[in-house]
Amino acid sequence: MADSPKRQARRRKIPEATVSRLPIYLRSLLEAAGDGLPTISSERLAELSGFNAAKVRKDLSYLGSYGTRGVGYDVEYLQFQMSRELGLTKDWHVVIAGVGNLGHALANYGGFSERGFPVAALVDADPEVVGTEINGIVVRHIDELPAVVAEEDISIGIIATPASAAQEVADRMIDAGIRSILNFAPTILTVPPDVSLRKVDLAVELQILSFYQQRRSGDGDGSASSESAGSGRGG
Amino acid sequence: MADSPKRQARRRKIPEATVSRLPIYLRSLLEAAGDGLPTISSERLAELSGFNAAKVRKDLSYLGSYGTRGVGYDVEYLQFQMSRELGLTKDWHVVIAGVGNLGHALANYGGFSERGFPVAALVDADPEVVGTEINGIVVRHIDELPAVVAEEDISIGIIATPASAAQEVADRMIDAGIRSILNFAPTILTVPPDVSLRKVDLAVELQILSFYQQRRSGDGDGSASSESAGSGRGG
DNA sequence: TTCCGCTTGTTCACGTGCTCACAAGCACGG
DNA sequence: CCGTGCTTGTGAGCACGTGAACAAGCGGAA
Ligand SMILES: NC(=O)c1ccc[n+]([C@@H]2O[C@H](COP(=O)([O-])OP(=O)(O)OC[C@H]3O[C@@H](n4cnc5c(N)ncnc54)[C@H](O)[C@@H]3O)[C@@H](O)[C@H]2O)c1
Ligand SMILES: NC(=O)c1ccc[n+]([C@@H]2O[C@H](COP(=O)([O-])OP(=O)(O)OC[C@H]3O[C@@H](n4cnc5c(N)ncnc54)[C@H](O)[C@@H]3O)[C@@H](O)[C@H]2O)c1
Repeated sequence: MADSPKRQARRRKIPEATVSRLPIYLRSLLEAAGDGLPTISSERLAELSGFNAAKVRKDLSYLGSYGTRGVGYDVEYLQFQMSRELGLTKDWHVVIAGVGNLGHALANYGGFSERGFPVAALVDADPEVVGTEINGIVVRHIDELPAVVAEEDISIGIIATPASAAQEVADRMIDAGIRSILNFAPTILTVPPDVSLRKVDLAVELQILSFYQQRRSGDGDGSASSESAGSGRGG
Repeated sequence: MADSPKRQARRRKIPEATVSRLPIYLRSLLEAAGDGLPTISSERLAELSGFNAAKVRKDLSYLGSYGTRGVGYDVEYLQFQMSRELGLTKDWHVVIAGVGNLGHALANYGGFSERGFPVAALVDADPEVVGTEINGIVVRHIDELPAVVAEEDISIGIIATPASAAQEVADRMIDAGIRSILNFAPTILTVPPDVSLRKVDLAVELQILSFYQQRRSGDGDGSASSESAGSGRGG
C-alpha cells in the first residue's frame, strides 16, 4: 500500500459508470474538434455529452490531470488520451454470428469500421445463407468459427441469432478464443468470468418506456434514466 | 406524512434500477410458465434472470407481497401483476422514423408485436422510400407524422435516422404528441422533462468492450457489468 | 513582476443500490 | 391441532455513484 509516497496513481481503477460515459465524451470531443476548437471546458463538454460539469471533471480526473486550470482541456490531446484508455489505438475485428434481418443491417452498417470496429467476418448456420456475400464479406459456416477467428484476428463477437441458439453460439465463440461478446438475442447468457458480455435488448427498452409512460398517465412522474438534461440542441 | 398509519404502500416508488430489471424477470417467468411450473422460488427466478436471489426478492417486494412463504411465487399471478405494473395490459403502437438499413430490420422483426409493441407506422424523409411497403406497412412521409400518430394511436417513437437528423425528428415526434422515444442514432438528444428518452448505441457498447479487453490484456481484471453470474445455462 | 479572473481537480456530504442475514409466516405431515 | 421445514419480506450495513462547493493553479493584463 505505502510503497512510494506519491506514485499510487498509475493504472487507476476507473469506475464502471465512468467507463460507460467515456465513449460519449470521446464522441463529443470529436464534434468539438470538428468545430475547430483547440480547447474545451468541462462546462461545454458537459453540454455536448448531456451530463453535468462536475461529473465530467470527476470522470476525466480518473484518466489523469490532462486539463489546464483557467483554460480547459486540449481537445486533441484529451481525445488521444481517451482513445488510448479505451483501447482504440488499434482496430478490433468483429465477427457477426447470425446473418438474418438484424445481422444484415449490422453488416451493411458503415459506422462500425469508422469507429475502429471493422466487421471482418460473418457466420451463419443456414446453408442457404452460407456462401452469400454481404458488403464484400462472404458468409462462412459457424463450424468454421475457430479458423475464421484465427485468420481474421477477431476479438469481438456479435450475436444476432435467434434466442434459442444464442448460448450455444456464445460457447462456440468463447471456445474459439473470443473474450468480448455483444448479444442482441433476448436471453440471458452465461459466460466465464474472464469474458466480457454486454447486451442490447430492444424489447426491454420498450417495456421500460411503457412503464414510465403508464406511470405518467396514472399520476405524475417522468424520467427514464438516460439523458434529457441541458438545453438547446445536444449534438 | 402520517395520514393513515399503515396505508403508505399504495403506489410505491419503484427504483429505476429495479424497473430496468422487471422486463427480464417477466421474460424469465414466461419461460417458467412454458415449462409448466405453477410456482417459482426467488432462487430459481434468480438463476433464470441472471441476478441473485436477494435482489430478486427485494425487487419483487416493490410490486407488493405476491409470494407465499415456504412455497414461492405463483408464476401466472406474478406474471399478471408484473405485466400490469409495466403497462403491458394494452398494446403500445410504435412508429419507426428512418427506414434505412436498421429501420428495415426493425420493421421486419416480429418480436415487437409479440411482446405488445406492434409497429403501426413507418415514416421517412426520402421520397424514394416513401410509398414503399414493408411488412404490410406503407412508408409515409415524416411531414405527415402528426396525422399518422393520431390515426394509428402511436405512443412510442423509434429513431433510426442518421445522427444529423435525430434531434429534428425527435422534436417532430414530441410536437406530434409522442412522449416515449427510443433513439438508435449515435447522438445526444435533448427533450423536455415530461418525455422519456432511452438510447441504444452500438458503437458505445463496442468501445466499452474494447476498454475491458485492453485492460485484461494489460494487467488482470475482467467484468463489464451485465450478467455473467450463475452457472449452467441461463435461458 | 504582480494581480485578477477563470477553470480544474478534489473533498465532502448525500442518496441510491446492493448484499447479507434472519425473523415472520405459510404449507404440510403427523 | 401442533411442530417442522422452507421461502419470503425486510432491516441494517456497506459500497458505489452523484452533486455541490471550493481551494489550487494557470494564463493573460497591466
Ligand atoms: N431484427 C430486429 O430488428 C431485431 C430487433 C431486436 C432483437 N432482435 C434479435 O436479434 C436476433 C436476430 O434477429 P433477426 O430478426 O435477425 O432473426 P433472423 O431469423 O432473421 O436471423 C437469424 C439468423 O441466425 C441464423 N442462425 C440460427 N441458428 C444459428 C446458429 N446456431 N448459428 C449461427 N447462426 C444461426 C439463422 O440462419 C438466421 O440467418 C434475434 O434473437 C432477435 O430476437 C432482432
Ligand atoms: N444499420 C445499423 O446496423 C446501425 C447500427 C448502429 C447504429 N445505427 C444508427 O442508426 C441510424 C440509422 O442507420 P441506417 O444504417 O439505417 O442508416 P440509413 O442511411 O440506411 O437509413 C437512414 C434513413 O433515414 C432516412 N432519413 C434521413 N433523414 C430523415 C429525416 N429527417 N426524417 C426521416 N427520415 C430521415 C433516410 O431517408 C434513410 O432511409 C444511424 O444513426 C446509425 O448510426 C445503425
